[in-house]
Amino acid sequence: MNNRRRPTMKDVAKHARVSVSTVSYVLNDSGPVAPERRERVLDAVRVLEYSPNESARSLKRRSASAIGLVVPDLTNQFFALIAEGVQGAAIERGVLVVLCAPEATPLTEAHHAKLLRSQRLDGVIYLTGTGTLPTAVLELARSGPVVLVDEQIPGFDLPAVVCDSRRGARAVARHVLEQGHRRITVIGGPVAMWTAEQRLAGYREAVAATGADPDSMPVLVGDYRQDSGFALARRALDVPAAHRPTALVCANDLMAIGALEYCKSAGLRVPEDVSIVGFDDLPVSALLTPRLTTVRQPAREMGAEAANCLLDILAKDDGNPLPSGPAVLSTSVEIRESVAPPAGSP
Amino acid sequence: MNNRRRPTMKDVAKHARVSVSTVSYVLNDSGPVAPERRERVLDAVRVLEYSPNESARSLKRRSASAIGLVVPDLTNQFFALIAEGVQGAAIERGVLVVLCAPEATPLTEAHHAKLLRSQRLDGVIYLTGTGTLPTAVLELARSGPVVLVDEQIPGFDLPAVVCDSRRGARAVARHVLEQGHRRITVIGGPVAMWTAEQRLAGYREAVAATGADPDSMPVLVGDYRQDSGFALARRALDVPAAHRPTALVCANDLMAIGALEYCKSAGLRVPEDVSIVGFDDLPVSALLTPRLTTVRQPAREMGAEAANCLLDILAKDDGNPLPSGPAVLSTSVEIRESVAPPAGSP
DNA sequence: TTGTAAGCGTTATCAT
DNA sequence: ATGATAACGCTTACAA
Repeated sequence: MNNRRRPTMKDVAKHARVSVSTVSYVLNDSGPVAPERRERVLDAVRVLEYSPNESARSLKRRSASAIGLVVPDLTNQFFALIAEGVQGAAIERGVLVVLCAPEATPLTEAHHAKLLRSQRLDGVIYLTGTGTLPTAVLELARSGPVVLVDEQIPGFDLPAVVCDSRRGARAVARHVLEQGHRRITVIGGPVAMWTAEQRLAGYREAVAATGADPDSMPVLVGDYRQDSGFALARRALDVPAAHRPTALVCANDLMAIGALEYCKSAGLRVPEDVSIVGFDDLPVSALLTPRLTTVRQPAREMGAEAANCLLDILAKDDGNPLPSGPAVLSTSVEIRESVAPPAGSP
Repeated sequence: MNNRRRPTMKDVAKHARVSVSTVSYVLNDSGPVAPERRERVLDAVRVLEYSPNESARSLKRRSASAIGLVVPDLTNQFFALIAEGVQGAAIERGVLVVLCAPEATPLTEAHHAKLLRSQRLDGVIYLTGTGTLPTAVLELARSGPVVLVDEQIPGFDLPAVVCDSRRGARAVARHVLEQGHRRITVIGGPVAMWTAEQRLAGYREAVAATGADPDSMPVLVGDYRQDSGFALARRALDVPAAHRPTALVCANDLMAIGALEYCKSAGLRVPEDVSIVGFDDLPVSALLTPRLTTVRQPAREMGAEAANCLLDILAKDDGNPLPSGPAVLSTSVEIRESVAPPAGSP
């Protein structure tokens, strides 16, 4: 039914009885136009419901006005929040955000590199999430601007937006120690990941600050996923009560949730028998019973910051990343009811 | 540093000592090419890391190979799952998904209409979520193909992918009734929404099937958001115990979660004092204590289905929606521990 | 102030 | 089997 060809600038020009360049001048105000003719043009635009063909524009100006957002798992609210932040900031600047959720597609890095090279995407915002090989990311960065979120690749200064994980980790660990906990087990993230390393360092700093030896604190290595939290909680807690840690410090909320689940299934009470803390402050963490003590990361802001960072790079008279260090946003500890003094303390 | 112009087809042609048309023939195999020259071309492509400029392609073929995904709230896992489904199906067919998260941007409908008209988007997948005015959507649909997900606009047959909400609602209500509950209060969704209406109808059918009068079942109208679940649970439950409903049937999980929260805050035990059921089967619902009895909607599949539906419409030698009814996927009830017989039953 | 015309990088139609 | 060449719809010198 609706088979009318979409109007082009030529149509507008004809309707307004001016030349195409005049139309262009009006639309971008990139040239002088007599007020009366400008009106005619705007009228024609309205009447024909004209809006300029973006493919043609892109072709001309050699940029797609679109950026890619690579996110490993949208159902993870931390990522969803970042995505919203990215989207908001980008739309504000007239740039579209293309969703790239690898999921089960291993072809991704190459795929995105191609998207960059074919100028469908001007740049990419990359959330590595539960771990991508740094080499893949670096490879991708060869094809166009890439901004990392919540991750860094030491040695190569790709622009990145991160949180002060270390400070947050130190703070939350200090809190646990202040409650009197001494037998603490850490459930850490993948060793290859920068955030995991930072958080672990923070935990250890807090222990060191008490005069104790950080090496005496057991660290189990997880993968930031809920399942590994469950499995490692079992490993940590399924021992004689006398040796059992009184607190489990998890490097993210998902693993903390897994740990909580294990405790439930094993009949351990939280926080009476064991305290659990997380990291991220996912919205869901507030819904759990007991509520999780955790570290808040300003996810949405990180997304917005990343988008702006990328767009600035793109705006910079078509250039390369400015060699400034990563933008660092700060974290804050959210203390909730899942940390209590260890059993047997006064 | 990386200031080399991206290679064009011309460069490839020169490098391979053939004409541009030959290159094009090879790349799309749209013409006969001698095997030996084809090799030369492919080599050149590899060497130069050429990949065709998509803006130029789009311009030529008058399609963007991109669709929009309008989603009200990504942190809602139901939507996140749908988004993943859409993305997966689209990428499979070589189409990009542009994320459009209205958030606080009221300019959206007009904005998307423009994106369609300017051919940045070939079509749009629309999740109305917690309620958009049907008129806005219809207005949008004037500018290009639109597929609705989890919503329908009665009277206008926009293509849509929905679930059999009514059946699911009937089933879950039947389950509650079978447990012996008789004082049931419904916390429904926004009356303007099709899903809300369907679910309510399902609940009432189940009641009617027992021989009781559906009108005797109180219905409170919420907005599908957690807060309204909390507020309405208070309204339903903050009455003398003798009149208090023994079960709260919520039209979605978010409101059920809100209701659960209220119960906690009010010291009511779930499911001993009051049973709560939801609708959606969000991943988070499985983490709650007690776990929520709910109705599973195949969210990811719905997303994929919607994407395929839209892409089929677009493929149809550039046409209009086929006037078939909406695709209907089915729901299934997930029974979990938040439903128990009412207090005082044998 | 306005219009003409030359690209932007492809694809597709035509000769060769 | 191959190669000119004319669109596609827009921007932007350059002319008028």
